[in-house]
Amino acid sequence: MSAAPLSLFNTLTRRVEPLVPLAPPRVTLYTCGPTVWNFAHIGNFRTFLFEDLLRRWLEQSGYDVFHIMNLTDVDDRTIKAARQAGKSLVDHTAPFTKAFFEDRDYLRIKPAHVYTPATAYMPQMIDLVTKLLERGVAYEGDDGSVYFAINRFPTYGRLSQLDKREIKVGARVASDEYAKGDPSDFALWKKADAEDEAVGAAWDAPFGRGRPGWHLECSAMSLSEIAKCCGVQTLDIHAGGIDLIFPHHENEIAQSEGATGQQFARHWVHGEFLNVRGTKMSKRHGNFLTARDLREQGVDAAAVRLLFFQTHYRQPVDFNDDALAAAGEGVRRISEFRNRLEQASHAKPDQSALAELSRQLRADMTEALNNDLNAPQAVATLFDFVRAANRELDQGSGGSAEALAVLTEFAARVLDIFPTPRKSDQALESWIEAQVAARNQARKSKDFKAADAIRAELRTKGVEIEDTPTGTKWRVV
RNA sequence: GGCGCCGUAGCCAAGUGGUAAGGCAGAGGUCUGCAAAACCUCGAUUCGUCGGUUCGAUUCCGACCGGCGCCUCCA
Repeated sequence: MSAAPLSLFNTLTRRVEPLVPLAPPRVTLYTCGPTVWNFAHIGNFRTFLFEDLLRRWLEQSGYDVFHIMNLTDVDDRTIKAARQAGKSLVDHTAPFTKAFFEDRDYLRIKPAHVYTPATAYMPQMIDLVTKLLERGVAYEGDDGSVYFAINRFPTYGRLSQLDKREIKVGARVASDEYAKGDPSDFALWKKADAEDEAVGAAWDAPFGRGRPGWHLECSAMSLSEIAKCCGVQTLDIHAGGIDLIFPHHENEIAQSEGATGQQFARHWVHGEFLNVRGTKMSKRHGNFLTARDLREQGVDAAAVRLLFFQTHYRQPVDFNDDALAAAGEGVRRISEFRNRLEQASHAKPDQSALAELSRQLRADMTEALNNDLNAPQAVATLFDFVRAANRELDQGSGGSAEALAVLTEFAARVLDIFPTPRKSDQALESWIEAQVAARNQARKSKDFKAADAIRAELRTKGVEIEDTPTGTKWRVV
């Protein structure tokens, strides 16, 4: 592996900084996953897709990535949703967990090495709370819940620059206010109430029967997993959506460092939102689409991936059908180029102009992605390459194994934006072949009227015809 | 109110203190029986507005206008 050249914006310092893993080539990566109270929407998946690109680029760069993703299966929303559905917590969340994995696969997001559902880590969470109580940074409130005392953690607020903030006048005051020492203290462990018990969301603990606060799980699970795998207490990268900076990640830092005395995560990276006409996509606004909605509409995951990668992860991206269709066209073009390259002759590869373009592409893509994961820049150089290489092929240049290799490396392995292969349909295909043969008969006898009629009919079936010097090609659109 | 983000061609969207990537759409051309695909050519004298700094700003600073996000359980 070459020297680590990847730089990423670090929310902790608000600067783009070189990634410096604790023990290269290993990189521990923790990404905040979905709350499985419902289907995740594509705004959620935008974050997961940016994390997927990060993961893939790290691996392509030679790092040995250990990727952990949590599944929040016990919190206010899951409990409420389970209650409304008249189910137990596990009965309610299990199908949504399954759905999340299906959607992940549809969008070609590489599975994490470990998925950690909160309910499966109860002992670790209880241990963490115990440790925080022992260290005196947590206390039991008058209401029987356990809170983190932020005044015992001097650097609290560093990530979100809280010291520069003022709390909004008249801001919402929690109902548990009276129980806490400081209004900003947050719950580590919430005393079980009747609703929690009703859905089976309550566990026994030395400090009382209850359930974990939302933030607790990420600290307990990430620390537990990296201790198990790597014997460390510090994550190399912690990633998530920008909305998690405060309070979620701030609180994770407090809990984790309060317990270990070690830095929790060296590099914090956050992705921007997916918007719809300028407004954040969310369940609350009702302006959301799920991955399965797209799949049912026949949208190729490759188009979604390209669309998202054409905007930098730290910029908001606006989602609409036109943009998605445009990305679909881009995917088609790159795909046609690959087909063409595969069919080209690869004689005298090293001297060809194509080989030179390929080396240039590799250098440009690498530079772009190393620069704070600038995927839009990387995609731009890819299209530059496609055009220049097509020009070479038009001029009768030979192909290049190098070109295919670099295309596979970046467009397939890193970006993964080639169209999903269609399921073959023997009956349809032989019918199309017969039509194409009939049309070519007609063309041969200069009966262009008949030939055009066949082409028109094929087009109504979504089949596009392309006459080339080496024969007629067709494709289903 | 505090903190933060954004405003670049019809649409999506990079980027830089030295004069604007890329994609989609559109127009013309090469090729083709005609198409399609591919390629070639064409588009912002200009980067929300107004000031300031500078030899020079879209890029830095300030104000303003417009849009958005977070501010205790939202990716």
